[in-house]
Amino acid sequence: MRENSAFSKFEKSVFQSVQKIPCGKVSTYREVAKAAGNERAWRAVGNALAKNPFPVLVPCHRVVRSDLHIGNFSLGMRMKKKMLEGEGAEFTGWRVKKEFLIKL
DNA sequence: GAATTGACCAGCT
DNA sequence: AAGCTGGCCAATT
Repeated sequence: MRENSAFSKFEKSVFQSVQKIPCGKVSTYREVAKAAGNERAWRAVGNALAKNPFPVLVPCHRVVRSDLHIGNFSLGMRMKKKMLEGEGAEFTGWRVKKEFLIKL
């Protein structure tokens, strides 16, 4: 990588879509993928968030799996869960309550 | 340009 | 209920 902040169209769409998620709510990788333009690209979405060049601008902790499972997180799932709880979301074990799920 | 990777998903056992 | 398999997409090597 030589250029600074040079991301593909899809990646940018992913980041922007994640930014749209309001506080206290969560969304699924699939919804983000759909908002990004490819509903079948949830895989690439996870990859993009894994890179997450802008953790401050992109609240990746608000994205969970389709099964409502919390999924993974760079800093650990415990951290992710705590952050979401701090925003007002509630959990059932490692699962997010579906009432906190939103559509983009 | 082929092969590998990854914060996934749906289905089957 | 929990674990494994195959399949999907984009980025990276």
